[in-house]
This record gives sequence, structure tokens and C-alpha cells, in this order.
Amino acid sequence: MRETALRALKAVIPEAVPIEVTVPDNDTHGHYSTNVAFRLAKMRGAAPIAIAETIKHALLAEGNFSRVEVAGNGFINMWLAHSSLEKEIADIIKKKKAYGKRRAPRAERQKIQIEYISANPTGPLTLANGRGGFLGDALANILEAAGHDVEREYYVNDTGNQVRTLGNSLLAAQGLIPDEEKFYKGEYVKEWAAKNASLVKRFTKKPEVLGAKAAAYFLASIKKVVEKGAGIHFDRYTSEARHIHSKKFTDKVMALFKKKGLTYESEGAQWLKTTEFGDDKDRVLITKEGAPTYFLADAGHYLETEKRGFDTKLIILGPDHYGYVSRIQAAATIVGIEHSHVLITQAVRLIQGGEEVKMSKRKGTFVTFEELIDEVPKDAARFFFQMISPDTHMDFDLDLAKERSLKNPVFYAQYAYVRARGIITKAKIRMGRPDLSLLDTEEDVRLMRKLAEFPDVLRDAAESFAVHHVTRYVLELSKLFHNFYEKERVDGVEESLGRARLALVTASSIVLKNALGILGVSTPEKM
RNA sequence: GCCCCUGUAGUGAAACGGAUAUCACGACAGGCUUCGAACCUGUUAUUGGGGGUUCAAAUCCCUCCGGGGGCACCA
Repeated sequence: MRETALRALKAVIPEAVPIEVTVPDNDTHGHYSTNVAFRLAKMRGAAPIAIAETIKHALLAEGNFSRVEVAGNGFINMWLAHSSLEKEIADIIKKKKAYGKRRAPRAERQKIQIEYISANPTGPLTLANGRGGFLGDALANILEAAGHDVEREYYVNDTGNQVRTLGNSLLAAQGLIPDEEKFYKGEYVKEWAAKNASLVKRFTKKPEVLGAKAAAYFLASIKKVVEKGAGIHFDRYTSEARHIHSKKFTDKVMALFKKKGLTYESEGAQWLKTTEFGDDKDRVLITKEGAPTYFLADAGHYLETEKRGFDTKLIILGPDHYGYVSRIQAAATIVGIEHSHVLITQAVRLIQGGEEVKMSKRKGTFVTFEELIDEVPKDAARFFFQMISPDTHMDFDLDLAKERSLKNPVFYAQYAYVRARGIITKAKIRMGRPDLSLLDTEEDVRLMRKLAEFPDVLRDAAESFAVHHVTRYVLELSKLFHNFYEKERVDGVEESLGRARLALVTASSIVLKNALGILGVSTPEKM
């Protein structure tokens, strides 16, 4: 809907000035508002107010707005004509599930690979993994709705050091080899080792094989928790062993680095000149023992992604990977990925009995993602995590989370949907061809406007990777719907008005369902 | 020491450089003969301190104070 305002403004402003249109929180500032007069003031050498007045008259002549006002020092506030809102409501009812989605124009459309979680299969998922998982899953939905081609990827480090360490940890847990500081210590290690005692014993001399077997088991349980428990989906589980090493992508990317003259040898190791791409130091690709580093394998993975035709790569990492960002961006640039974004989610701290517990997978002190999903309903967990910005540091107390899940705003939104569906299924009248111009109370109009915002919200969220904006939108829409519900009725009013209201309720139920669907939250018919 | 994130009502959070800083929970006072009260209506903040840039700063810059995280030939 904001497009209407943008287009109208572009038509009446000859200068190539960036035009911003905002949706004010306050109705007295219009449906849409722009500060463009301030921008033009310098260019035209005139007062913002005078410029705003000129634009105002041009907009009024244009016809999409019922009212245009100049306010403050030069804001231009616009009120959409009621007929524009009516058209939008009719459009929602017509498009149903597809409302809000679009096919991006060819020039804008990107082939995006979004990678999230990618936790090593050496144990259960942590809460931080879950946070990234929820974010990635919803973001993938949002990017898809914005018309891009999206692949959801879980990159599995199923080979190398950490798998051998897992194998050794299992051996140590059974007392077959001496324990070491770097081994995984969690209960899950002891449990698995005890349960598979004979297998562990058989591979005493081959920790990497044992580790691989255990990794396969842990990956399977991760998949179960993620896909079934949390509703987080993936299109591809990319295996480091099978997709990267077996296909020689480490060799290929190494060759590419060499060809570009970006490698050198020092102290017996092979280095990549990542400093030429903004990193604070160069990074090792091959150790002096001749082993490829994790970074080289990751670079190979990025090359594989590029070769598979992706022009955009998005990766969601936890805060422990912060130091990794600039080197992975360097690799992305070198292998030729056009747009590479690294999103860092901030930490989730664990609180128990009012005190912080240091979470460590290695030491085994953490609440697993599975525990969270078991204790807190999936919808509540998703909504809670997706309501806040990934930059926020979270303190997490499982007992509190259980208690809070009862007060979770997700029910507020779902209840709005239930109420809407209740009205629709119980209505004694049929919508037919409603006369939407009858929707003229404050509650009607505010709800109509909020509904019409949905496509704008999705586009903004896609551009800024801001999942929580969609969640906030759902709450705002729910609030307006509850307000409408309290004040206005479908049943028991004059029939033509009732039909128009039924259309508005129908449109509300559609948008609520679509928006909650993007967030991966269900819309029950009854609660 | 260097780098990233962060400091907003009692609590947890939101806010594209914009106008009267939103929302939830808690608290207090009210509201169901009518489409489900898991709802609605009211009451509570000069955004950690100090400078600066701007017509306009929670937002950008500098500085101080306080939190969280990262700085491996580990993953």
C-alpha cells in the first residue's frame, strides 16, 4: 500500500532525491508521512514548508488521497482515500494465502542460500542454536514471500577433528583411554557410550570411525528435534565429508586462492591474505602438519555454494563465531559470491536459581533446545524468540520460560484468529458482494489500514532481515482486531453493513494466518 | 590492549535520523443479557552521565561509567 504513496510522490517530484515514506504511530499524522520536503529544502534553496505546500497541492490533484496536510516544520501527511482501502481489502479476500507474497521482478530476484544452526553433530543443540534456527527459518519464509528463490541449508561438519574428539570422548567415558581436557564431558556422552558399550570397545583404535557413527546418531536426533519438535525446516543437509571433501572443493578453492596469488607459505603453513579484504590478520589454510583447517573447508563450502548458482549467501552464527566474520567474508568475496551477509545472534545466558550458569557444550552444562521444546509449546517458544531482535542479549530461565509461556502474547494473536473464525463460521448472513464503503467507523478504518500494511511489513523485513518486525506487526494487528471485536458487530446490525464487516473479518483472518504462518506459528480454530 | 553487541517504565522488550518514544507482564481502578472475558477501557518514562553534528538524536560522532561476547596452525 505504501507503494501508492511512493509512486504518487515520485510523480510530483522531479529531483532524484531519496523518498522515504513512513507509517506514523499516530493517526493525527496521517496514514503515510514523508520528510521529503526537508531533503529538498537544501536542493531547492527554499523553506521546507513552502516546498511541502507545493507537493501537497500536486498530491491532492492526483486523486489517491482524500486528505493531505503539511505539519510541523514541513512533514507531508497523507490520508488514503477510503476507496483505496476498500480495494485492498477486496484484494486480500481474493488472494487469500497468496496475499503478502509476491514474485520479485527479475532484476531484483536473488537466488539465496540461507544457512542456519549448522551445529556440529557432537551432541544436542543448545538454546543459542535454537535461537538461530527460529530466526533462519522465519527469515527464509520472509525472503521467499519477498519473491526470492531460497534454499535452507544446514551445514554438517561430519568429519575432521571434532568428530575424532567425539570418538575419543566416548572412549574416555568408558575408561578405555585416559580423559583429556578437550574432550566432551556432557551426560549425553556418557549415556551414549554406555548404551553402545560394545561398539565403543570395538573401535578403541579407531576414534574417528566411532566418532562418525556417534555423529550420525546425533545428527538424526538433531533433525528430529528441529524438524518435528520446533518446526524448523531445511532443504539441504550439506555434508562436509560428502559434498565438500569428496567433491574436492577444498582442493578447488585452494587452487583458486593460489591462482589469484593470495596465498603464501610461512613457518611451514599455508596462509591466505585475508587482510587484503579487511581482516585483522591473515589466516592459515593448511597447517604445518599438512592438515586443512576448518576455514579452508568452509571456503570450499562457499565455493560449492557459488558453483551451485547462488548469488546471495546468508549465514546465521552465534556470538562465539564473531571472530570468524571477516575471514568468511573475505572467502565469499574471493570465490565470487555477490552478496554475502553474516548475521550474528547475541548470547543466550542460562539462569538457574537466580544465578548465571556458564553454558558449555564441552563441559555439558547447558539447557538443550530439546528440553525447551519439551517444556514450552512450540508456538510460544517461536513467538517469544522471534519477538526480539537478534542483537538482544537474553537471559534464559527454563522455569520462568514455562511460567511465561502461559502469558505469552502468542495466545493473544491466536485468540484474535479464533475470534475471527468464530464470527465467520457462525455468521447468519453471507458475505456476497459487500459494499465496503460502509466500513466507516474508527475501528473499521484502523483495522483496514493495518491489514493493508502487511505486504510493506514483509518487504521491509526482507530487506533488513528483521523477523521481529513481522512478530510485532502480528501483535498490532491482533490488538486492532480485538478492539474492533469489542466495539463493532457483524451479527445484529443492518445486513449490508454486516456483510461488509464480515468481509473485513474474513480479510483479518487471512492476514493473521499468513503472518503467523511466516513466523511458523500455528493458527488453531479453537483454543 | 583491540573488535562486536548492549544500557529505554517495577520487569522483559520495540522504535527506517523525524513529530506526543511503543508493546507485553506485574500493580491499581473499572467493564460480560448480545459473534468465546485467553478480551476490552483507564492510571505509571524528560531513553546510563557529559559533550558534539543536524531544521530534527534513543538512534550518528567523541568521551566517561556499567553489562555480555570475541580476539588459535580448535571447531
